Amino acid sequence: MQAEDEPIKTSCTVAHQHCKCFDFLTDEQRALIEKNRVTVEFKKGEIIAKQGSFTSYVLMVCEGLAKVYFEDKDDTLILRIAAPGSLIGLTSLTKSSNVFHYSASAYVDTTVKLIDINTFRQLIGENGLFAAAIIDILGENSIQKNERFYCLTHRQSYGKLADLLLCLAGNIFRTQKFVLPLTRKELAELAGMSTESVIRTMKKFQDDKLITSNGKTIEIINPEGLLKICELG
Amino acid sequence: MQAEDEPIKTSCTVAHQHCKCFDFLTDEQRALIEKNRVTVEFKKGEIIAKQGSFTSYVLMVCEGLAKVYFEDKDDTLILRIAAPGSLIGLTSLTKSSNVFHYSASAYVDTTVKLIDINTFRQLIGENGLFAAAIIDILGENSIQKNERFYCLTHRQSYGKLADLLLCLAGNIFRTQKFVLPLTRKELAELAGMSTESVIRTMKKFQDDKLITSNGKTIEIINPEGLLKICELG
DNA sequence: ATAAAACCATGATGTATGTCAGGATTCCTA
DNA sequence: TAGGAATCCTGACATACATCATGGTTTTAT
Repeated sequence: MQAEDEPIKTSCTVAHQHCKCFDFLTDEQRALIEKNRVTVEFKKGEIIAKQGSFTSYVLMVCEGLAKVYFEDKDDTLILRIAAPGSLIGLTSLTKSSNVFHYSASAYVDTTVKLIDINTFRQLIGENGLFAAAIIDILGENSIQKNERFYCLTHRQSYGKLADLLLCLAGNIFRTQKFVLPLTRKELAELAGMSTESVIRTMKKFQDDKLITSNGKTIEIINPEGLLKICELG
Repeated sequence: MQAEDEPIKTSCTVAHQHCKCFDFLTDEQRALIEKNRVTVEFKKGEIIAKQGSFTSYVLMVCEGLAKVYFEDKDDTLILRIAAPGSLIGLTSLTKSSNVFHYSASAYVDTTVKLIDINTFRQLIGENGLFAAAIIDILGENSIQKNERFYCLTHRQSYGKLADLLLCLAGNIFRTQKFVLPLTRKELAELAGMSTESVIRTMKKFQDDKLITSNGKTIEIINPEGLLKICELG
């Protein structure tokens, strides 16, 4: 039985919350950001950012849930789920190639702030603490991606799905029982397996009393068991 | 027939050269770095950095070739190859958790500069251009990791190995014919497949006149063909 | 309200690739 | 320079998982 603020440690699929970088701004700097940002609401399924397109802003998810994914040919790889507090587009801060290197779309209705990229760059230049915070965020993202990378390449389906479920419970919904706004197909994309395998494996987890699932409502009743499955591969 | 300075574009496995961040330092700042760094030589196979251990420096590869890898249980995932110019340990700049989040070891005899991490932090704080350059590097690493991630999860063995070979030729050795300091087992680790599969696939590539390979010497004779294999999966 | 589309579910089948076993070659060391 | 270890290579075998097919259910849209 873990506390809500101390989620289970898994390889994890999702971004942590990190708006803390803005805490290091002065009042004027914060005002500058406020002046150079707009808030946009995206409907479920809408594309928030498109890989390859020019970008003039960094995105911050305020409400909702977004999928950040890499596209190549007709196939896609989900890089992470962006929950409220996540920044999207930090990899496009490079002056030389200001295009999005991945796409993002809304899993559910999602509110996003678009912050002017040049303002962002300016603040990095003039506020060392802010810059350091951004570097922290990039570092955290990198570490998390390594873990997810490991998970998807070294585990087999049971482990991948167990990891994903623990992650959703621990980091996104922050409770053991939640209504999943994702389809099995989307779970499959996240876990890097086929939709059918997800369904079969979910069934297995139910038979083994690790979870219950009626439709979209999922409850994790044996997190330790799931964790063990993660660790065994 | 591509120019040496314009390597083939692949998902790639290796880090690009990027020392450019130091170009933005003032003479005093550069002197400060010089004063707070040591140079260390590692023999082939030696561990340069160990995941989980405390770190007080950022590493820069000067000569040689290093493997950057993530460890979990007995299994490992290679994150990238660090060629001269690569920085290792940027993800440990966070004040809160100054441990290495991955290990590094020397593929061949390798010279590394250890730069004091607090000096590094100080320079990020006081030199916005330097900070921006570090953010660029982290961003580039992230983009590259996405591509490699995609490659390893979405392609099958032929595509993965073809990609790796093009990468080694294009980005590490920068020539179509090179003496590979890696074993088949190490190639397998890099491509995320079994040693036997690497050997079999290499044989297939030879039969198809895509490469030649006597022992450690490998020549890519049909890069376009290999690239096509990458793209087809 | 009803049609269409998407989603969920389950069984049958195929295949890519890992694993195991064995032998040949190369590399290292004492 | 010999003996042992690591590496390289090949074949046989096993299997996890994707794919395909089909039908039932839910959601969406008009």
